[in-house]
Amino acid sequence: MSKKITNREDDYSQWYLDVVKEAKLADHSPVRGCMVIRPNGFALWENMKQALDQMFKDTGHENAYFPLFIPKSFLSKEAQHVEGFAKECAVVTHSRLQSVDGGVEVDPESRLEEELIVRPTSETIIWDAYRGWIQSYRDLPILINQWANVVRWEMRTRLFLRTMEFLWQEGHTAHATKEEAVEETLRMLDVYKTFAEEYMAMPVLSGVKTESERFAGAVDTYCIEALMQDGKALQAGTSHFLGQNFAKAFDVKFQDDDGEHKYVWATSWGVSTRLVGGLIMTHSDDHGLVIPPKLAPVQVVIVPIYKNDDQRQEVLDYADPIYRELKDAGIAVKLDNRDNYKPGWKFAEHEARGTPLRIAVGPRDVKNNNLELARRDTLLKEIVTRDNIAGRIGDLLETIQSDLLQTAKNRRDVRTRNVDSYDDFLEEIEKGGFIYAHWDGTAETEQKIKEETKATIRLIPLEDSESGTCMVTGKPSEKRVLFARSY
RNA sequence: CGGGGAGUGGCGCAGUCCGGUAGCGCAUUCGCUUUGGGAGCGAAGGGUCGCAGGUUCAAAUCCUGUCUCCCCGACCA
Repeated sequence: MSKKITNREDDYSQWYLDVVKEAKLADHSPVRGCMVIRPNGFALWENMKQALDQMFKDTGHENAYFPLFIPKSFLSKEAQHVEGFAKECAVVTHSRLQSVDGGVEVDPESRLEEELIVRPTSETIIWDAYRGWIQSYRDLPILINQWANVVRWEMRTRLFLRTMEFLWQEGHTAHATKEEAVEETLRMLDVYKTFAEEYMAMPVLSGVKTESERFAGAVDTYCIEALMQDGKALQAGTSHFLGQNFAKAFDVKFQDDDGEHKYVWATSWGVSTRLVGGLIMTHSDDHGLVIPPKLAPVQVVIVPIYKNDDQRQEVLDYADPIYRELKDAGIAVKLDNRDNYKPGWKFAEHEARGTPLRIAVGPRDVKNNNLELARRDTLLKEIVTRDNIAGRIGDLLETIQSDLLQTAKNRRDVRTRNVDSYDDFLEEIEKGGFIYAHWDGTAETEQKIKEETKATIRLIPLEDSESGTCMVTGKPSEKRVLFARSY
């Protein structure tokens, strides 16, 4: 069984690709680094999107949409920002094609006066708009989110984890005070953490990035980091305190209640389709995808088992009310009554697709008023009575959801440890996982560690820990920081 | 962008060294038998061998270029 999926320990990269393929989440596109998100993958993203969107609205945000194209001149207004993105921008230079024997070519006459950049992120075009929207402190705060696609011309891509075009949301807020903006930055970081843990069942650590890992143009970049099954870290979301950098670059001022003209304070925050990659690598196994119930496009599949047409009818008559009962209870249930596949085939397929719970019903169950429940996460099967099935399934889905989080947490905690000497660090980092160690706070030391071990500082925790001395230089260190090799 | 590997029906592969009628398994369609963990038999359909040039009487096979994917590095969410 599961012949089509490479085992994780044999080849983790191939396993990941096999899972994406067998779960029909996405295909490679004819364009390098881009992907076709298939209905299965998109339904998963839509569920994530829906939950996040509600959380954004519950914290006072509104959705809006800004253009795909950004005038080239906008990107040069914030020096740090342009430095961060210049090397990975798609540039539109012409507006027309013309026919030429059997094909088309760019019409050289159509060169644009000002070239357009396909957004790698939207700070610049949004802050250009905000300038016109903000005059008084009464216009603040502005709390806007956008669901969009962005393009970053990446060298090396992987489905969902890093694609040249990806889908995401980007929040962009404007505030009258620094305190308020910092508060917003941390609020949204917390929203991400809550979403990752409660919906994705993916435990995350949160903290602040070092200067070298910071978003170009930000004063501080906060992040959530998850640990994948292969021991590598994945940055799953970021929230930036932008200070007044963009307000100054785009001249966005407001008149405060004291009559003074002041620059606006800003934040931005985002998560992307990369989360799908994180979800896959957090829960899935050698049989395929595992999706937590809260995000599963199909939560329960019912597979009928029969030997002939009479039995088929009998079993379907038994299964149908179960289907309706679950549906009425608000459970995303699917009755797989396809006659051209055998039950075993269906079992394997739904496992590859990550459906959290499978119900099998056959003549034996009809006779005994039973059904067989099989959990995708544990692969355990049990025979239960058909009575109160909706209540039982609802409870079980909740159990699966919390078990997945607990399992992922345990897996992470086992691979998270403190290390005090650089010799130990060199040895430990080879084993993967998270390592808390002391660091002297300098970019030089950080760079040295990165060059020698390929590990980076994933985050500086927000809460205090014991002080100590840097494992490399022996200089004083205020607290431990989190190291890992990462995606 | 540098190094390595690969691209042949929908999927996985053989054939390439040594040029000579494009094959196998799975999948698909039809029929019969089957159905509690990826069913069996029979028949049928489907490929200008990634793409573009070149060499040759003849190219999947040799040469040049190019695109895409995988692995390793540098860069990044």
